[in-house]
Amino acid sequence: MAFTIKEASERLGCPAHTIRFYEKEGLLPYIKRDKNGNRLFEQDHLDWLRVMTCFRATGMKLSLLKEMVHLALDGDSTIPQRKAILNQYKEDLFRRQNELTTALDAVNNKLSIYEEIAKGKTPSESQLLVKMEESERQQTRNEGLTNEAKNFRQ
Amino acid sequence: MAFTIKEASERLGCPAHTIRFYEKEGLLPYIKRDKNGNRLFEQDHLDWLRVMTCFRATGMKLSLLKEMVHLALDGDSTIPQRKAILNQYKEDLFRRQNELTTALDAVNNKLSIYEEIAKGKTPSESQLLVKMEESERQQTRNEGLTNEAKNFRQ
DNA sequence: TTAAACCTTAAAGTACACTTTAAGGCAAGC
DNA sequence: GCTTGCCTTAAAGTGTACTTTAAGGTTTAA
Repeated sequence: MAFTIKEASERLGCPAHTIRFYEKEGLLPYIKRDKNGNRLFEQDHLDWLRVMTCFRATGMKLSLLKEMVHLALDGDSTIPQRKAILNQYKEDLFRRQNELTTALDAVNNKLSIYEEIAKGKTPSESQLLVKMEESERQQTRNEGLTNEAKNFRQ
Repeated sequence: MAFTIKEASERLGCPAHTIRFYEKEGLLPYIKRDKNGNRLFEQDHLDWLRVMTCFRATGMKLSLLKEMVHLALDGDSTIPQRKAILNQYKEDLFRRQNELTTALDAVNNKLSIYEEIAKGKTPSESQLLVKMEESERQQTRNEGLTNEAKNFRQ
């Protein structure tokens, strides 16, 4: 069973132009054509496209995907190199997981500071964006400023 | 206590030029200068820079950071909007977490297929990159080809 | 006093990954 | 036969986020 580029595009949720671009870049070898030169995608191509989309969404560069394809085309002797690439990428993924956790903590922290402000409490930590708000509040209220807040007045 | 741009850069592991760029973009308000016009960073600026770096590393766009700064400068009345932005961003972070998990599964799957090939077993799933290798192996061995493998011969 | 090591600015350049445009071929339905 | 909708290509354009360059000012140590 072969798919047209439109069918591939719909199945993957990926623009047809992007698929063509990937093929031109050598990321998608062995695509056959019908008698009019239209691309025919096999299930394996869709599978590999889906893997590439997944890797791209998580930060793998096209150049690295390209390298993996070229290595694969060079045969089994390159499996050690491909394993090394994937293990390195795995490290990247773990690092990104940590970054996401850190970011989630920071977001939750900011959200809880907003809650405290809503309740009229002063947050314990000093943070620029909160300071800017305080500065703004104090300007409009025409009240006195702390020395710290003055840092952000002008 | 104030820091020079070099000290800020070293503490954050972020190029000085990037910090200047952020200030020019309005992401870092209220930076004071010494008598020679050199920037002086307070701890709050470093804190906010660190938050921005953290958010940037996890996919927040500069335009959205800019929007948050502008909202913060507009005072407490914009807290609902800022909460909405952060909650939306939190959704993004969860989505990214899922993408990372999916990618890790895919990497581990590929690695285990390499193991199977190393052991001489044929992997159960058909995958393009493995096919390309098989095609290569069969070409060099001058053996017969399966119909499927022929899809990737030319 | 002069060289090194900082700092400043504006503007141009780069990297990456698409994305759009332009020009055109083929096939089906009215 | 002609419009619609699909497909093709090459090439140019876009968006994002830096990054580099160029030109120059100030401070410090030799």
